[in-house]
Amino acid sequence: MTASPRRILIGVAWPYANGEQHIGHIAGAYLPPDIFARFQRMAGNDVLMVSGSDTHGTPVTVKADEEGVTPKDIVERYHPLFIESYLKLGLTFDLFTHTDTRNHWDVTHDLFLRHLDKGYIYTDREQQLYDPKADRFLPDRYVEGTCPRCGFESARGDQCDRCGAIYNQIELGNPRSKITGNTDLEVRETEHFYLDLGKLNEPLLQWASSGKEHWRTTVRNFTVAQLEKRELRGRAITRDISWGITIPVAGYETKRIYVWYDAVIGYLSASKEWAALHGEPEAWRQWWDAESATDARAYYFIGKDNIPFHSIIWPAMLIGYGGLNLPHDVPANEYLNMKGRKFSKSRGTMISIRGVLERYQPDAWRYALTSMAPETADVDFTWDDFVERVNNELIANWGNLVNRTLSFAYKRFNAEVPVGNPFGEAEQRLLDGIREGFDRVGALYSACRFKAAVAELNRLSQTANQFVTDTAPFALIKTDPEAAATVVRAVLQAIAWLNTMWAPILPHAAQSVHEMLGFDGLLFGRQFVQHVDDAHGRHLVLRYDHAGAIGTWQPVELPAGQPLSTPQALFIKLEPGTAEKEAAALAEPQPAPEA
RNA sequence: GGCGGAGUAGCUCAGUUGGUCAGAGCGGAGGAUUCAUAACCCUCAGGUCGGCGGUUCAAUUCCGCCCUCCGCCA
Repeated sequence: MTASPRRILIGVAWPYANGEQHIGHIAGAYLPPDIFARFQRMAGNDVLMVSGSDTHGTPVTVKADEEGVTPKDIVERYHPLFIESYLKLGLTFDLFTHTDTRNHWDVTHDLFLRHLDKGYIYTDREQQLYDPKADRFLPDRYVEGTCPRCGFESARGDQCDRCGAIYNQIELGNPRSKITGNTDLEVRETEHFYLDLGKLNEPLLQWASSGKEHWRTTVRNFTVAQLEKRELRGRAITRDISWGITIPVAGYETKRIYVWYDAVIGYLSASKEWAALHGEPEAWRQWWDAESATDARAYYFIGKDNIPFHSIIWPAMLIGYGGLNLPHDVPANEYLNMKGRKFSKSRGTMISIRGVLERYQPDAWRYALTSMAPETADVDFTWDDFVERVNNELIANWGNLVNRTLSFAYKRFNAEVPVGNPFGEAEQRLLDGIREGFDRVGALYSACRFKAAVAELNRLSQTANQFVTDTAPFALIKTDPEAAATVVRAVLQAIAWLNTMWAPILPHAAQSVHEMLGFDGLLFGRQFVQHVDDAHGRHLVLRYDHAGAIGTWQPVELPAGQPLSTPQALFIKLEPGTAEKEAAALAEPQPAPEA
């Protein structure tokens, strides 16, 4: 369906390495890009999907302080857990790395110096609270005091949790350090670097104002509205902290680059790391170089809280740097919640992806989380909903079609694709309808409309189920075996095509069906984990090797007479009471967070 | 407070130029059937399309105001 291979860069939000990911994270930003990547690869395009753990986020530091360990300890605890989950769920990152690598530091320094050199970074001074006891400046998360508006006494450094007021930390009444408890704080002047977003407002607006019709309305309208106000201002990109990337300018040894500046750079640095690991250090240019990679497209899959960073700030940084491709699309999702609020360990509504993958099939989650994906609005997750979608939709429709047809063919037609007569009108009508799916479903995948793709696939699968019921080969075989054989061959052919179309969402089941139909080879490549050493130390990465994958987005002919493999159920039906059991387990008091 | 998004049958959602747009899947009710993981197939949904006004021959779909939820910013 595609004329020539196109380069598709897929950037996936960088998770803070300060805790486990829940199914809301997966539904929102991690599963959709994998479905997209698998589809694009099948369509013959060259995909580079990258992400990694964000090691420098404030939440990592906070977590480390709470436990009295180093931020690095926290990173080394959670980063491997992310990889473990992605491996099980089948997320085919070409590279999932993290930001505490020599490569990432180098790339970040490169951008910083280029921005500085081109006048997009300037320095300025500001007043900030200083704790003499700790001998350090206090970031907002480390200060509390009295809200200057409502008088709430436990107001945070930058915002009041009671009245929602936002202010500067030096406006707090009776400020105290959350590190030492010290209330004898000083206001000191500190110098920082700022990214001059104001200078980039016009070029950004020009970019965002045209050719963005395919963007989701929330992303497009939000972005354009922000830019049309022409109020972008300088934004500090350094902090008085010790955990983070150093500033590549002499005289600022006690400061670090603030996380929001370096995290998005991960898309570029990870691409470069991938290229190096791949043995072609310059290969990243095929997706990034604005001059040579003119047909390349960059997609960024994120949650809605991340929109401004990907539709404004990162593009600004890219424009400021020059010569690199800007985002083609930012298909941001809303949130998958529980009981109207975010998943929360303390509220007993934490459902970690790692936990559920120990109890249920990955494809069950891939199906459920796609069909309930929060593409246009927040969605509430319930265990009842999960069980119903898996049992009554996935298994009842697609799973049952495969099972009833393959087991019938296996038992009654000598375990091979029966020959029968040439297809009649009914068979042709069925197959014509299924074949159209390659265009219809393909268009939906291309447009990142995965929920709609599921609906269309269910509809197509149902037409095949209807066909089986209407033609009743199980009855026909008693009176007209040849006619029954014809019907079964047609349905098996339909299954082969449908399987191809389901594959991006259900890769594990797809491989099974592929083999049960008697085909050889792997539809997709393989994931693997490795340790990488650099001047910064050693880090764990998740990779994907597409070599040898034979899955293609086209209706492949199923040869009559092809031997079938022993059919087996694709999906494990969830037992009655599953939802109740899980809901009850959640309601239990949660054990203390693991140390 | 400003900006953006969302508010459609019990649940999850489609509805892209205003007039067969009041729909699908699941749940529920009835029927048929037995090849299939009690699955599949057929029939049944009278929901003020968040609320109130306005434009129009006609609005879920256009405009204004209001309410609720979410995100970003202040």
